[in-house]
Amino acid sequence: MQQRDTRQRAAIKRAFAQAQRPLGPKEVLDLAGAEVPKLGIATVYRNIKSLLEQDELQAVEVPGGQTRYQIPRAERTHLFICQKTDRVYVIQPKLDELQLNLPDGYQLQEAQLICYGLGPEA
Amino acid sequence: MQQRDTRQRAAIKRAFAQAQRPLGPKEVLDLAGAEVPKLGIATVYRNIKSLLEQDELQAVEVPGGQTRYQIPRAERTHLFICQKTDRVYVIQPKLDELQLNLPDGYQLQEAQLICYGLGPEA
DNA sequence: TTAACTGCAAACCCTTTGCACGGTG
DNA sequence: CACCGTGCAAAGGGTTTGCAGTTAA
Repeated sequence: MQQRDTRQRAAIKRAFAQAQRPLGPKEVLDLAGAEVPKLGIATVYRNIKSLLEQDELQAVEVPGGQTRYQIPRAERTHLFICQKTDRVYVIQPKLDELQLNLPDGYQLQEAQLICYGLGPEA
Repeated sequence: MQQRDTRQRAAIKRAFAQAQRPLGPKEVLDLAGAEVPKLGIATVYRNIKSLLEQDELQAVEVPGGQTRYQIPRAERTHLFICQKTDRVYVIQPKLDELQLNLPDGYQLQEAQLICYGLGPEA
């Protein structure tokens, strides 16, 4: 599945490369759309999908919000969600000696911390 | 805004009272629908909404999934999500000495832990 | 009786898909 | 020139709303 190098795809990749945080489809449309005027939301979704399949992007799921996407990170992504702007940021808490107290019958695979408050762009 | 005591509303409240975990609208429809055969999904949504407004229910937002609802809890709700059944459970980890390492410019309001693995009903 | 509630279907929002046109290689 | 990718519009899934009929009080 070869990929063609279109203006749209380039602008979308640039948006992710320049953003310092995970982006939702609409945010991508706004950022990339500034460079490619008639960019359609369907194109954004299709490019995100193909970038995901090629591991050039990674999904970042958010409680009660649309899925965001980012350039892949090795470690699990812990989040800080701005309650004012709704923007999502990645943080790196120390979860090492976390006491989970899971009841019997629960088998842990992984844990993620989600923080809420005001972010740097609030 | 007085509330009438309908079979539908009673069955929906019963579903939440009996469930040991947060429920999504479809789960409520299945549980309450067993008692009230022609129960419609719109009725479930409307009752959830009015129960939320009366603080008889609380929303539980989940990453990349539909919002679940539960009878309100005083403490912040930390979650365990079963990767097999998609069911959501409430857990009570010790987050006391958690080191957040938030960068400057971030103002923390609250933190929530979300665990993934296999739950008791998997 | 009568106003609130329900069920059905249509409306909405976000995401995906179909199709004809346009642009890359 | 052959196709893939794009834009537009329609189709899908989950949630909300409009409306006429039903039911609690």
